[in-house]
Amino acid sequence: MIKKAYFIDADYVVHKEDVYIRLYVKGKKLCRVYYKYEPYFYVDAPSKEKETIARVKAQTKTGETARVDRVEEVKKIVNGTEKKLLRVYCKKPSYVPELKATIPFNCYEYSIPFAKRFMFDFELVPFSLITYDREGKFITKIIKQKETEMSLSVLAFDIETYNPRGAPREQIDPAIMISWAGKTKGVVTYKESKREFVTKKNDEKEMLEEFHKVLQKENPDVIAGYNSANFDLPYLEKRTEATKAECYFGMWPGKIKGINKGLIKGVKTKGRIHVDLYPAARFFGFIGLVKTNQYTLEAVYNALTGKQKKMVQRLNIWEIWDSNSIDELADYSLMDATSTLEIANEFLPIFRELSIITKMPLFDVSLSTSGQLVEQLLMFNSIKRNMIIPPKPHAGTIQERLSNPIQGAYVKLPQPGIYENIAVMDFRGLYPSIIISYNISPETITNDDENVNVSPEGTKFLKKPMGLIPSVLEELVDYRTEIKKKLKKIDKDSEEYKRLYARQFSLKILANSFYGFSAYPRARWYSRECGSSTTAWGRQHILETIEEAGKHGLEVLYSDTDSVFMLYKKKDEVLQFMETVNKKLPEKMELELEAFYPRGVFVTKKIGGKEVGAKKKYALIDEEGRIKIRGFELVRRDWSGIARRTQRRVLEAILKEGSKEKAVNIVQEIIKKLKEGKVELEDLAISTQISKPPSQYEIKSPEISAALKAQKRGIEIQKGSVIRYVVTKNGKSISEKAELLEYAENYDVEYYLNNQLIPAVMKILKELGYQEEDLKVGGKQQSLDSFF
DNA sequence: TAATTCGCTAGACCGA
DNA sequence: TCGGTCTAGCGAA
Repeated sequence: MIKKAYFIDADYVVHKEDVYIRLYVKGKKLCRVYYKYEPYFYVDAPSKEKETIARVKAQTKTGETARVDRVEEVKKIVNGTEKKLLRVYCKKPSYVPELKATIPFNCYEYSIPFAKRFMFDFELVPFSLITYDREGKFITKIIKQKETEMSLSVLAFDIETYNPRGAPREQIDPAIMISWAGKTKGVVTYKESKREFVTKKNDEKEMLEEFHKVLQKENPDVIAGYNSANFDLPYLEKRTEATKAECYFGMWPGKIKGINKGLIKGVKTKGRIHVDLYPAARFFGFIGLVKTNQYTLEAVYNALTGKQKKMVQRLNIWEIWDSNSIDELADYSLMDATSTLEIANEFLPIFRELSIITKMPLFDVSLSTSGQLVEQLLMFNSIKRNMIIPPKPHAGTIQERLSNPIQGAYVKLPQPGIYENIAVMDFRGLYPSIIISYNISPETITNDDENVNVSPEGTKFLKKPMGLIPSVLEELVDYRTEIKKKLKKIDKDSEEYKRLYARQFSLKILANSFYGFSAYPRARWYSRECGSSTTAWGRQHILETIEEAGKHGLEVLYSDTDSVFMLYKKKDEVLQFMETVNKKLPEKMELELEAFYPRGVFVTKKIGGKEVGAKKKYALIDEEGRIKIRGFELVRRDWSGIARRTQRRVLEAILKEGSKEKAVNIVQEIIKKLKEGKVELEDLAISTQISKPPSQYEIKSPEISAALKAQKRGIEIQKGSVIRYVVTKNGKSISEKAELLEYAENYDVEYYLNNQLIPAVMKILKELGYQEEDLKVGGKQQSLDSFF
């Protein structure tokens, strides 16, 4: 029977002596179909060994005998050269590593997860429509597939728990409320509420069963929560067991399954894609899509939508519950679910596109890092081109690579000051365009002298044929260019625009990760030569550009990696200069004008008592009055809000209005407020993320000290937590004075003046002629002391 | 078992 | 009390 359905995901099952790939496909509804498939790997041995290898046996840890099933001779491309290899088949995926360990020859592709191997071999694309021949539950043939427009339905949810002891205990403390937002939205609980969106049940068990009913009725493709892999889903599962409720979260009955991918925890439900938006937010924070100092639901929602979300004190939830007037709690809970849905609506389209481009199921994508996405994309394309996938490096190799890092980009030392008329230009996609232009790939490295690109460091790369990495990268870059052209013609509010926008964004994420991946010590495609040649060519191009500017009589103020800042008198001379540069560049490379800036500030830093220009720190204002700020304290989350905001206002006063007086007035006003104790503690909080558990630090920094004090109060603080602390009056050193925001009762005026506000604003005021001495009593210039 | 290197800054720590 | 060194975090690209 010929069937058509969307392909969603695949895993495998072992049934008696056979292995079946289990495909999750969606026609009218989601179903599972099975395809018999055999595991295999490659052995680099001469043909005459075929018979010997066919007889290889190995004992598995469970006492089974792993046997080679059959051996085929195949031709594969190994490191750029075609080679005869033996393809060795066996019955079960678990036999592969055992057999590999027993065979006394070099082996390849023995650590590719079996379901992935299947998807690679059939070039299956998630969310594409596949046609297959089916007998009962079994697929006999996969006929064809095409990429289509399967859209995803989403249900976001959130739970509230009874927590008289702070953190709720899943064995004892019940869940008290579940809210959801999808096609419908609502709250289910078991106390009386006047809110019309609340469904009241009799107890926790009935509440769980009601939520289950909602899930079955809406039947979303995706369920999304915030921190739901760590908290909500495991908690609900435990409560389901405790109350013996009839409740599950997937399409079919069954327990949730914890998945550890790297250090990220995921939870799988049977036949529904569960996406935890918390690690997703971290990923998008890393990419630069989400800019926030914290990764709480509120902060991420705020950063993403610009809307403010009200919070309820988590500590008080149980009190509200006991008070019996739960209306407000229901409001908050519903708001959590709806804002989770909004976040999902931002993230999922990008995950969906990443999934289609990398051919990795959405669930896996949602738990992947950019390195894993690139690796997956290269693995897929490697197989498609009949190339052997390089093995993962061993621990020793990784160590060696780690201890031998490559040289990076060039950064020019700026001359500090306030400037007028700055032109900024940059190389569009510098590293990707270099990799493509010079055909930088591990297998194109050669000793030949003809038809090669020689890097500034002397590594030679064949000009032809195109290597795996440059060719995959070029596909991404060209595809993105094509989409961006299309986007210009489409209505910005249309569904198609949103989808294509997400696609070009995904392509950008991937393209930008290639260089990093080739210099990543754990990468299968790591190559020191490729990584360092890429940056070497980058340095060469930028230095040549700076030199060329000099020839054109343009003074270069600053340059970082792929950008050049220069002073100009006429815009024409800048455009002419760019034309000269672009004529000499390889086809894929281009120097683009970023913008003309009427005014800009570069500041100083101190080094060994001397003052020099600071790199990676500047502010510019463009012709529309938009300000671009890089590196200043005000963009850093580990500075207090008051210092950051004041620094911004000072910069704006100077850039927008060119007014010293206004800048000084702003500082005066804030100093007064600080001294009068009128600044909100929230505004004084400093956020720092800790990478280890607090007890494991050698040095007691303020954030660690605050965290340790909070732990004594019974607060749980894990590694990865963002500590928000305030420097109070109580103690001697800064560390001693530090307290978590929620426990701080006062603030240390001196600290906030001398260690936050003044250093931040002086960075800029210095450029206006104010000196460090002016801060001290008796300074001879207009004394800033008068208002300090 | 989380893509890269370059660069700035703080506060603790340590010895004079 | 000072100045140098080190640890740690975060941002630019």
